[in-house]
Amino acid sequence: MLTIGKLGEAAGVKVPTIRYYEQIGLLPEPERSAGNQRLYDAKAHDRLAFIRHARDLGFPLEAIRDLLSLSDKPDQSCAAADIIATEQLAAVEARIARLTALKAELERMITQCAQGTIADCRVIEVLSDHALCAEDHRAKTGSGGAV
Amino acid sequence: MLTIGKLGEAAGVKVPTIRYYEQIGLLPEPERSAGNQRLYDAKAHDRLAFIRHARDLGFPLEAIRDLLSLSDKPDQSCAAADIIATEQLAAVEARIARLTALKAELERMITQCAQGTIADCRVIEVLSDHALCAEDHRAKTGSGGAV
DNA sequence: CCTAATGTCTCTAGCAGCTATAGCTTCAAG
DNA sequence: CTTGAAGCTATAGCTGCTAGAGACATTAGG
Repeated sequence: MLTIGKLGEAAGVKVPTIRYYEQIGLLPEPERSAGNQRLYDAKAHDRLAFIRHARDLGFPLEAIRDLLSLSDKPDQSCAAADIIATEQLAAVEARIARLTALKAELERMITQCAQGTIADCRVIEVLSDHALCAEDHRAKTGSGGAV
Repeated sequence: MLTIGKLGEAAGVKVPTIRYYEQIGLLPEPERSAGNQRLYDAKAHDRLAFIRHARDLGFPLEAIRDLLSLSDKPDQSCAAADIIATEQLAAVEARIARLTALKAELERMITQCAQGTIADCRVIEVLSDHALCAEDHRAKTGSGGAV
Protein backbone atom coordinates (compact mmCIF):
# COMPACT_ATOMS: atom_id res chain seq x y z
CA MET A 1 0.00 0.00 0.00
CA LEU A 2 1.30 3.38 -1.02
CA THR A 3 0.76 6.77 0.53
CA ILE A 4 -0.24 9.53 -1.81
CA GLY A 5 3.29 10.89 -1.89
CA LYS A 6 4.81 7.56 -2.88
CA LEU A 7 2.13 7.04 -5.49
CA GLY A 8 2.77 10.45 -6.94
CA GLU A 9 6.46 9.78 -7.08
CA ALA A 10 5.95 6.38 -8.69
CA ALA A 11 3.57 7.70 -11.34
CA GLY A 12 5.21 11.06 -11.94
CA VAL A 13 2.18 13.02 -10.78
CA LYS A 14 2.12 15.71 -8.15
CA VAL A 15 0.23 15.06 -4.95
CA PRO A 16 -2.37 17.83 -5.33
CA THR A 17 -3.01 16.60 -8.86
CA ILE A 18 -3.88 13.15 -7.56
CA ARG A 19 -6.35 14.64 -5.12
CA TYR A 20 -7.72 16.75 -7.94
CA TYR A 21 -8.24 13.67 -10.11
CA GLU A 22 -10.07 12.01 -7.25
CA GLN A 23 -12.20 15.10 -6.78
CA ILE A 24 -13.32 15.16 -10.40
CA GLY A 25 -13.97 11.43 -10.39
CA LEU A 26 -11.12 10.19 -12.54
CA LEU A 27 -9.70 8.20 -9.65
CA PRO A 28 -11.91 6.29 -7.19
CA GLU A 29 -11.81 7.22 -3.53
CA PRO A 30 -9.08 5.08 -2.02
CA GLU A 31 -8.96 3.29 1.29
CA ARG A 32 -7.90 5.33 4.28
CA SER A 33 -5.50 4.53 7.07
CA ALA A 34 -6.52 4.71 10.72
CA GLY A 35 -5.29 8.29 10.64
CA ASN A 36 -7.41 9.15 7.58
CA GLN A 37 -4.59 9.12 5.07
CA ARG A 38 -5.14 7.78 1.57
CA LEU A 39 -3.76 4.33 0.81
CA TYR A 40 -3.35 3.15 -2.75
CA ASP A 41 -2.86 -0.28 -4.26
CA ALA A 42 -1.22 -1.35 -7.51
CA LYS A 43 -4.48 -0.97 -9.40
CA ALA A 44 -4.67 2.67 -8.45
CA HIS A 45 -1.09 3.09 -9.61
CA ASP A 46 -1.92 1.60 -13.01
CA ARG A 47 -4.94 3.80 -13.42
CA LEU A 48 -2.97 6.88 -12.50
CA ALA A 49 -0.17 5.92 -14.86
CA PHE A 50 -2.74 5.53 -17.59
CA ILE A 51 -4.08 9.01 -16.92
CA ARG A 52 -0.64 10.52 -16.70
CA HIS A 53 0.41 8.92 -19.90
CA ALA A 54 -2.69 9.96 -21.77
CA ARG A 55 -2.24 13.52 -20.49
CA ASP A 56 1.33 13.43 -21.76
CA LEU A 57 -0.06 12.49 -25.15
CA GLY A 58 -2.31 15.50 -25.06
CA PHE A 59 -5.64 13.82 -24.40
CA PRO A 60 -8.04 16.11 -22.59
CA LEU A 61 -9.40 14.80 -19.31
CA GLU A 62 -12.80 14.17 -20.88
CA ALA A 63 -11.28 11.88 -23.49
CA ILE A 64 -9.40 10.10 -20.73
CA ARG A 65 -12.62 9.68 -18.83
CA ASP A 66 -14.10 8.03 -21.91
CA LEU A 67 -11.11 5.78 -22.38
CA LEU A 68 -11.22 4.72 -18.75
CA SER A 69 -14.90 3.89 -18.97
CA LEU A 70 -14.14 1.85 -22.08
CA SER A 71 -11.37 -0.04 -20.38
CA ASP A 72 -13.82 -0.94 -17.62
CA LYS A 73 -15.86 -2.98 -20.11
CA PRO A 74 -13.21 -4.83 -22.13
CA ASP A 75 -15.62 -7.00 -24.13
CA GLN A 76 -16.87 -4.19 -26.31
CA SER A 77 -15.39 -3.17 -29.61
CA CYS A 78 -12.39 -0.91 -29.43
CA ALA A 79 -13.79 1.23 -32.21
CA ALA A 80 -14.66 3.94 -29.73
CA ALA A 81 -11.13 4.02 -28.37
CA ASP A 82 -9.87 4.17 -31.92
CA ILE A 83 -12.10 7.13 -32.68
CA ILE A 84 -10.79 9.02 -29.68
CA ALA A 85 -7.20 8.37 -30.68
CA THR A 86 -7.90 9.30 -34.30
CA GLU A 87 -9.44 12.59 -33.26
CA GLN A 88 -6.40 13.33 -31.17
CA LEU A 89 -4.17 12.53 -34.12
CA ALA A 90 -6.00 15.03 -36.32
CA ALA A 91 -5.70 17.69 -33.63
CA VAL A 92 -2.01 16.98 -33.23
CA GLU A 93 -1.37 17.20 -36.95
CA ALA A 94 -3.15 20.53 -37.11
CA ARG A 95 -1.06 21.85 -34.26
CA ILE A 96 2.15 20.71 -35.92
CA ALA A 97 1.20 22.44 -39.15
CA ARG A 98 0.45 25.67 -37.35
CA LEU A 99 3.60 25.55 -35.29
CA THR A 100 5.72 24.89 -38.33
CA ALA A 101 4.36 27.98 -40.06
CA LEU A 102 4.91 29.90 -36.88
CA LYS A 103 8.52 28.74 -36.65
CA ALA A 104 9.21 30.01 -40.18
CA GLU A 105 7.64 33.32 -39.26
CA LEU A 106 9.71 33.71 -36.12
CA GLU A 107 12.90 32.77 -37.95
CA ARG A 108 12.13 35.35 -40.58
CA MET A 109 11.47 37.95 -37.91
CA ILE A 110 14.70 37.19 -36.12
CA THR A 111 16.79 37.25 -39.25
CA GLN A 112 15.38 40.61 -40.24
CA CYS A 113 15.95 42.11 -36.85
CA ALA A 114 19.65 42.66 -37.35
CA GLN A 115 20.91 45.06 -34.71
CA GLY A 116 18.80 47.99 -35.84
CA THR A 117 16.51 50.05 -33.69
CA ILE A 118 12.88 49.13 -33.29
CA ALA A 119 12.02 51.66 -35.96
CA ASP A 120 13.60 49.32 -38.53
CA CYS A 121 12.77 46.18 -36.63
CA ARG A 122 10.33 44.00 -38.45
CA VAL A 123 9.43 41.91 -35.43
CA ILE A 124 6.68 44.31 -34.57
CA GLU A 125 5.80 45.15 -38.13
CA VAL A 126 5.40 41.51 -39.04
CA LEU A 127 3.13 40.99 -36.09
CA SER A 128 1.06 44.06 -36.91
CA ASP A 129 0.46 43.37 -40.56
CA HIS A 130 -1.44 40.39 -41.79
CA ALA A 131 -0.32 41.02 -45.37
CA LEU A 132 3.28 40.21 -44.45
CA CYS A 133 2.33 36.81 -43.19
CA ALA A 134 3.70 33.74 -44.85
CA GLU A 135 0.81 31.77 -43.42
CA ASP A 136 -2.83 32.62 -43.34
CA HIS A 137 -3.66 32.94 -39.67
CA ARG A 138 -7.09 34.26 -40.47
CA ALA A 139 -8.24 30.82 -41.53
CA LYS A 140 -8.60 29.63 -38.00
CA THR A 141 -10.66 32.57 -36.73
CA GLY A 142 -12.91 31.46 -33.95
CA SER A 143 -11.40 28.02 -33.49
CA GLY A 144 -9.29 29.31 -30.65
CA GLY A 145 -7.39 26.03 -30.31
CA ALA A 146 -4.22 25.67 -28.34
CA VAL A 147 -1.22 26.29 -30.52
CA MET B 1 -14.58 55.59 -35.68
CA LEU B 2 -15.51 51.99 -35.07
CA THR B 3 -17.80 50.51 -32.49
CA ILE B 4 -16.45 47.57 -30.56
CA GLY B 5 -18.39 45.14 -32.72
CA LYS B 6 -16.99 46.52 -35.98
CA LEU B 7 -13.52 46.54 -34.53
CA GLY B 8 -13.83 42.95 -33.43
CA GLU B 9 -15.04 41.96 -36.85
CA ALA B 10 -12.24 43.84 -38.57
CA ALA B 11 -9.53 42.35 -36.38
CA GLY B 12 -10.97 38.87 -35.98
CA VAL B 13 -11.35 39.21 -32.22
CA LYS B 14 -14.51 38.65 -30.25
CA VAL B 15 -16.10 41.58 -28.48
CA PRO B 16 -15.69 40.31 -24.90
CA THR B 17 -12.06 39.58 -25.68
CA ILE B 18 -11.49 43.22 -26.64
CA ARG B 19 -13.02 44.36 -23.38
CA TYR B 20 -10.86 41.80 -21.59
CA TYR B 21 -7.71 43.17 -23.24
CA GLU B 22 -8.69 46.63 -22.14
CA GLN B 23 -9.32 45.38 -18.63
CA ILE B 24 -5.87 43.86 -18.32
CA GLY B 25 -4.23 46.92 -19.82
CA LEU B 26 -3.21 45.57 -23.21
CA LEU B 27 -5.45 48.07 -24.94
CA PRO B 28 -5.86 51.67 -23.75
CA GLU B 29 -9.25 52.91 -22.69
CA PRO B 30 -10.89 54.26 -25.83
CA GLU B 31 -13.05 57.30 -26.35
CA ARG B 32 -16.71 56.95 -25.57
CA SER B 33 -19.76 58.08 -27.51
CA ALA B 34 -22.40 60.29 -25.95
CA GLY B 35 -24.15 57.06 -25.02
CA ASN B 36 -21.04 55.64 -23.31
CA GLN B 37 -20.13 53.21 -26.06
CA ARG B 38 -16.51 52.57 -26.94
CA LEU B 39 -15.21 54.23 -30.11
CA TYR B 40 -11.99 53.06 -31.72
CA ASP B 41 -9.69 54.62 -34.26
CA ALA B 42 -7.31 53.07 -36.76
CA LYS B 43 -4.50 53.04 -34.22
CA ALA B 44 -6.56 50.88 -31.91
CA HIS B 45 -7.25 48.56 -34.80
CA ASP B 46 -3.55 48.17 -35.53
CA ARG B 47 -2.75 47.50 -31.93
CA LEU B 48 -5.49 44.90 -31.67
CA ALA B 49 -4.34 43.27 -34.91
CA PHE B 50 -0.85 43.13 -33.45
CA ILE B 51 -2.14 41.40 -30.36
CA ARG B 52 -4.34 39.03 -32.29
CA HIS B 53 -1.52 38.12 -34.59
CA ALA B 54 0.93 37.56 -31.78
CA ARG B 55 -1.61 35.38 -29.98
CA ASP B 56 -2.02 33.39 -33.18
CA LEU B 57 1.71 32.90 -33.19
CA GLY B 58 1.56 31.52 -29.68
CA PHE B 59 2.97 34.43 -27.74
CA PRO B 60 1.66 34.59 -24.20
CA LEU B 61 0.00 37.85 -23.24
CA GLU B 62 2.95 38.80 -21.07
CA ALA B 63 5.33 38.58 -24.03
CA ILE B 64 2.88 40.64 -26.06
CA ARG B 65 2.79 43.20 -23.30
CA ASP B 66 6.58 43.42 -23.53
CA LEU B 67 6.53 43.72 -27.30
CA LEU B 68 3.93 46.46 -27.13
CA SER B 69 5.92 48.37 -24.58
CA LEU B 70 8.91 48.10 -26.91
CA SER B 71 6.91 49.40 -29.84
CA ASP B 72 5.83 52.33 -27.71
CA LYS B 73 9.45 53.46 -27.51
CA PRO B 74 10.81 52.80 -31.01
CA ASP B 75 14.15 54.51 -30.50
CA GLN B 76 15.55 51.77 -28.36
CA SER B 77 17.45 48.85 -29.69
CA CYS B 78 15.41 45.98 -30.98
CA ALA B 79 17.65 43.56 -29.12
CA ALA B 80 14.96 43.09 -26.50
CA ALA B 81 12.34 42.29 -29.10
CA ASP B 82 14.80 39.91 -30.68
CA ILE B 83 15.29 38.14 -27.36
CA ILE B 84 11.56 37.68 -26.96
CA ALA B 85 11.19 36.32 -30.47
CA THR B 86 14.16 34.01 -30.00
CA GLU B 87 12.73 32.65 -26.78
CA GLN B 88 9.45 32.00 -28.53
CA LEU B 89 11.27 30.25 -31.35
CA ALA B 90 12.91 27.86 -28.93
CA ALA B 91 9.59 27.14 -27.26
CA VAL B 92 7.97 26.55 -30.62
CA GLU B 93 10.67 24.16 -31.71
CA ALA B 94 10.31 22.20 -28.49
CA ARG B 95 6.58 21.96 -28.99
CA ILE B 96 7.02 20.75 -32.55
CA ALA B 97 9.45 18.06 -31.43
CA ARG B 98 7.08 16.86 -28.74
CA LEU B 99 4.09 16.85 -31.01
CA THR B 100 5.94 14.95 -33.69
CA ALA B 101 6.82 12.19 -31.25
CA LEU B 102 3.25 12.20 -30.05
CA LYS B 103 1.95 11.88 -33.59
CA ALA B 104 4.06 8.79 -34.16
CA GLU B 105 2.75 7.33 -30.93
CA LEU B 106 -0.87 7.95 -31.84
CA GLU B 107 -0.36 6.49 -35.31
CA ARG B 108 1.15 3.41 -33.77
CA MET B 109 -1.78 3.08 -31.39
CA ILE B 110 -4.31 3.44 -34.17
CA THR B 111 -2.61 0.96 -36.45
CA GLN B 112 -2.54 -1.59 -33.69
CA CYS B 113 -6.20 -1.13 -32.86
CA ALA B 114 -7.53 -3.35 -35.61
CA GLN B 115 -11.24 -3.82 -35.06
CA GLY B 116 -10.82 -6.17 -32.13
CA THR B 117 -12.44 -5.96 -28.73
CA ILE B 118 -10.98 -3.74 -26.07
CA ALA B 119 -9.37 -6.74 -24.47
CA ASP B 120 -6.99 -6.92 -27.45
CA CYS B 121 -6.98 -3.20 -28.10
CA ARG B 122 -3.55 -1.72 -27.80
CA VAL B 123 -4.77 1.86 -27.51
CA ILE B 124 -5.50 1.28 -23.89
CA GLU B 125 -2.58 -1.02 -23.38
CA VAL B 126 -0.17 1.48 -24.87
CA LEU B 127 -1.52 4.17 -22.60
CA SER B 128 -1.21 1.95 -19.56
CA ASP B 129 2.36 0.89 -20.01
CA HIS B 130 5.29 3.20 -20.12
CA ALA B 131 7.57 0.43 -21.34
CA LEU B 132 5.75 0.31 -24.66
CA CYS B 133 6.48 3.93 -25.35
CA ALA B 134 8.56 4.91 -28.32
CA GLU B 135 9.21 8.26 -26.72
CA ASP B 136 10.31 9.01 -23.21
CA HIS B 137 7.46 10.99 -21.74
CA ARG B 138 8.98 10.78 -18.32
CA ALA B 139 11.68 13.27 -19.23
CA LYS B 140 9.35 16.22 -18.98
CA THR B 141 8.01 15.46 -15.49
CA GLY B 142 6.97 18.61 -13.76
CA SER B 143 7.30 20.92 -16.72
CA GLY B 144 3.63 20.63 -17.43
CA GLY B 145 3.89 22.76 -20.56
CA ALA B 146 1.19 22.95 -23.17
CA VAL B 147 1.65 20.36 -25.85
C1' DC C 1 -42.04 59.47 -34.93
C1' DC C 2 -42.41 54.98 -33.02
C1' DT C 3 -41.17 50.43 -32.44
C1' DA C 4 -38.54 46.29 -32.73
C1' DA C 5 -34.28 44.31 -33.23
C1' DT C 6 -29.86 44.56 -32.65
C1' DG C 7 -25.72 46.18 -30.28
C1' DT C 8 -23.48 47.66 -26.26
C1' DC C 9 -22.95 48.46 -21.28
C1' DT C 10 -21.33 46.57 -16.49
C1' DC C 11 -20.82 42.90 -13.51
C1' DT C 12 -20.29 38.33 -12.19
C1' DA C 13 -19.38 33.57 -12.72
C1' DG C 14 -17.50 29.77 -15.25
C1' DC C 15 -14.27 26.80 -18.25
C1' DA C 16 -9.64 23.51 -18.19
C1' DG C 17 -6.26 21.70 -15.47
C1' DC C 18 -4.11 22.30 -12.30
C1' DT C 19 -1.12 24.99 -8.32
C1' DA C 20 -0.60 27.34 -4.00
C1' DT C 21 -1.81 28.74 0.59
C1' DA C 22 -3.45 28.23 5.45
C1' DG C 23 -4.00 25.81 9.43
C1' DC C 24 -4.43 21.63 11.11
C1' DT C 25 -3.28 16.25 12.14
C1' DT C 26 -0.54 12.08 11.56
C1' DC C 27 3.46 9.44 10.93
C1' DA C 28 8.34 7.86 10.98
C1' DA C 29 13.11 8.58 12.38
C1' DG C 30 16.33 9.54 15.87
C1' DC D 1 9.45 11.49 23.10
C1' DT D 2 10.22 14.88 20.14
C1' DT D 3 10.66 16.97 15.88
C1' DG D 4 10.10 17.56 11.11
C1' DA D 5 8.24 15.79 7.02
C1' DA D 6 4.17 14.38 4.92
C1' DG D 7 -0.70 14.16 5.07
C1' DC D 8 -5.46 16.26 5.63
C1' DT D 9 -9.43 19.80 4.16
C1' DA D 10 -10.87 23.90 2.21
C1' DT D 11 -10.32 27.80 -0.40
C1' DA D 12 -8.34 30.90 -3.65
C1' DG D 13 -5.50 31.74 -7.62
C1' DC D 14 -3.53 31.11 -12.31
C1' DT D 15 -4.14 32.05 -18.01
C1' DG D 16 -6.99 33.55 -21.52
C1' DC D 17 -10.79 33.92 -22.40
C1' DT D 18 -16.35 32.84 -22.73
C1' DA D 19 -21.11 33.12 -21.22
C1' DG D 20 -24.89 35.00 -18.82
C1' DA D 21 -28.01 38.62 -16.61
C1' DG D 22 -30.32 42.78 -16.85
C1' DA D 23 -30.17 47.58 -18.41
C1' DC D 24 -29.20 51.28 -21.83
C1' DA D 25 -28.02 52.90 -26.96
C1' DT D 26 -28.50 52.80 -31.68
C1' DT D 27 -30.40 51.88 -36.12
C1' DA D 28 -33.64 50.24 -39.77
C1' DG D 29 -38.23 49.80 -41.17
C1' DG D 30 -42.98 51.15 -41.29
